[in-house]
Amino acid sequence: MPDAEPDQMLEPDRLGADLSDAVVLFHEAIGSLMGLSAADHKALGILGREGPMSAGELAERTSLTAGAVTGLVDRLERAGLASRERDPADRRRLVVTAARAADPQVAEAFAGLGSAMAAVTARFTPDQLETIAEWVRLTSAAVRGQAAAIAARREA
Amino acid sequence: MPDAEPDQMLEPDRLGADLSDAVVLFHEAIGSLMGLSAADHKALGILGREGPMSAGELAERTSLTAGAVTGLVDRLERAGLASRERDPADRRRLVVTAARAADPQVAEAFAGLGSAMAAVTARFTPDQLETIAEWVRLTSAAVRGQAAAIAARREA
DNA sequence: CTAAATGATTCAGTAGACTAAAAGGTATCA
DNA sequence: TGATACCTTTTAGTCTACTGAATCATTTAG
Repeated sequence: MPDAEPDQMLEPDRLGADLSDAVVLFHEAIGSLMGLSAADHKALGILGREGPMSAGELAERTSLTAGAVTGLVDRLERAGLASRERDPADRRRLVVTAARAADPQVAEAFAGLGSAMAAVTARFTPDQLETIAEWVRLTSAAVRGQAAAIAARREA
Repeated sequence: MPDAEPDQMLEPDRLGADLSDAVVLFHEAIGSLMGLSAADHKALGILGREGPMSAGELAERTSLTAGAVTGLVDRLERAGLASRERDPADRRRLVVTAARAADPQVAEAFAGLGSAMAAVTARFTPDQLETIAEWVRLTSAAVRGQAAAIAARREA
């Protein structure tokens, strides 16, 4: 739905929308390959981005209740995508850690993406790559900022 | 989970992963702003990408049964995100069309992203923008290709 | 004009994930 | 040590979206 008005949008914005669609498609494909619901995939993403955390923290980050998180971690663990360990310092607490994809199909999918990206990278000079990196940094920050703004507005 | 091995990955790949996360976050934020489940959001994305289609085609594209699609379109229509019309040529058929976001909050969110992106674009020369556009085109194609490869393998 | 086929909807039943609340260990503090 | 607080799990019940089958409306074929 990011394709606005007629066809008069700035090229870079249209390109952004196209890339965004592609990213979402890839995530969906990976999710279905892993046999994960979107909610589980999201939780796994949080674990991957922010590192191991307790079940309580995960509950807070996902806006789920404690009971729901138990079931969530059950499913991730059964799929071999996360591990559950007791915190040695405080044995009431649980440390949930995202596991590196065990499924060879998933690993292969990421490897495929990695080499495809390497081929793309090879087509640019170091100077150009620096420019691209700068754009990606700025765009990423902008998108993240907008997502945060939406979330903040939503809470009001 | 795209962060591989230690920290020795090529910078552009890490940046890609970061951007990918940001995009997913934004989509999630928009989805929750619209009050849509992930499945509904996905269906809406298909409608947006591929244009209006009959309920049966939508069922095929989403891998849902006909009955489920009726409920899906009910929800989208109630939320003002899609419209239902009978096909004038064959009045048994239904044409489902994605509507431009009616909710002012959603429109505002997209507008916010648009101006943030415009600010990013303003920081580069036309030459640089051409390089960036080329990278985005190639990356988008690569990611799309990988997603298709996964989907194809999945069907085997 | 009737019979068969097609597209969408309705209905009954089911499954999965969620919440709220009670329960089970574990830690902290007096 | 005993009482209390904390973190996770379990349990019971609910809700939502799904499937498969029956139904209604419309079109096509004979």
